[in-house]
Amino acid sequence: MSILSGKVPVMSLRHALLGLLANRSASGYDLLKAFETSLANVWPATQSQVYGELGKLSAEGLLDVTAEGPRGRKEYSITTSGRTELRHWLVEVEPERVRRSGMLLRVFFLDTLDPAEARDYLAAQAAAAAGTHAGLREVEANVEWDDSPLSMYGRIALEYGLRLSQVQREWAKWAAEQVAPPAQ
Amino acid sequence: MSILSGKVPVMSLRHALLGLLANRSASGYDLLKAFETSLANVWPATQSQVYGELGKLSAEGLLDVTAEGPRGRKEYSITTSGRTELRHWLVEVEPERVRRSGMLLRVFFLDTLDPAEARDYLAAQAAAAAGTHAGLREVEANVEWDDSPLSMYGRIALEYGLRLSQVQREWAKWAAEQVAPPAQ
DNA sequence: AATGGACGTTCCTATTTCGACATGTCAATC
DNA sequence: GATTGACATGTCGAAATAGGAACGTCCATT
Repeated sequence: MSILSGKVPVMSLRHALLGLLANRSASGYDLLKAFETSLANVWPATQSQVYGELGKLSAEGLLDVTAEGPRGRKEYSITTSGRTELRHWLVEVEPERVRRSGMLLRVFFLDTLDPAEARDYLAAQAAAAAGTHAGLREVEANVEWDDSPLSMYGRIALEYGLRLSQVQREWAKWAAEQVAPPAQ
Repeated sequence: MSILSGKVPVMSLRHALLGLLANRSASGYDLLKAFETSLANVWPATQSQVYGELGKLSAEGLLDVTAEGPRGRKEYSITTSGRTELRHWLVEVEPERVRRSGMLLRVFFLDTLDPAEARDYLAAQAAAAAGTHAGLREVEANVEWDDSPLSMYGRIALEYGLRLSQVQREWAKWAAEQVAPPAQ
């Protein structure tokens, strides 16, 4: 597919669907649930996107409809070329780096505030990051981990979130002190 | 404006423009250059967006056209209500957290690869993050910092990038070791 | 038997973003 | 005087995103 068509879509929704279907076959509805739960904080998607993309993917031969169940349920399965495309994306396509940061955009314009306000803002950010970190710790404590690959990669993804929120908290705290000495 | 209209746009392009114009008046073209250079890695925007948004902002009274120069150049200046809106956004509107991460999406599907491949992928990510870090160090060394607020907030933003790439590198390295013991 | 809720798909509109195209002015240089 | 390149704005269409309306099926409970 990436050979046939001229423009390769950077969009990752299709690859998210391929990745989910690589583990087990599912209906659009099932996949939608996955986007609402496990993928909600990684790659959100809406109905229109999921059902639309499933249609395109099966038209391109990356998916097959392998069963039709009750209520018009269509069960999608990944095809060999679907697996090839997934693997290609995973290993060979370089991830586009994150380009937008609302937080940094704000930092750019903190110079329009006076230092005390800027310090307060940054302190609030540090507190927010600490809250995120605590939330993730709670998730970590409550999930039942086992020895499956899914658990392992879940732990690895969670660890990323933990480290990220930690560094945000430390940075915001440091930045607040740079801007103005802490209020006594 | 945020009082009058029912729905508050989350979009930050307008606030980026207000922030730039809070420091000095400029034309659309000038602002476009700012988006191509200093804001390129924080909040990218295209012509169509910039010119379109400038029109809306001045229609809403957040900006004024204070001068018309050669070649149809229009110089925009921020108004009092523009400053109010900027301040509101900076201080009171909570930043929407980052929701999408192509990197984490990939991690979710690394279980479709065998461990050795997954380890190699993560090692490549660690190397890429190290490269980013080195690039930022170079920027840090070459910029001429002074005592202006602009310099201070620039340093703070840069520090965020440095810490972020550092934590990405360390995490990817750690993750690779979790997935499979390092090859000798 | 009726009803409510989960299941399941399709279609619709609106907004944001991107990239490209179109148009034109001004200054310098060849 | 013609060409080039920086300056400067405007418009268009395609794609991605977001959210919801509409429709129907199956099942369990009342």
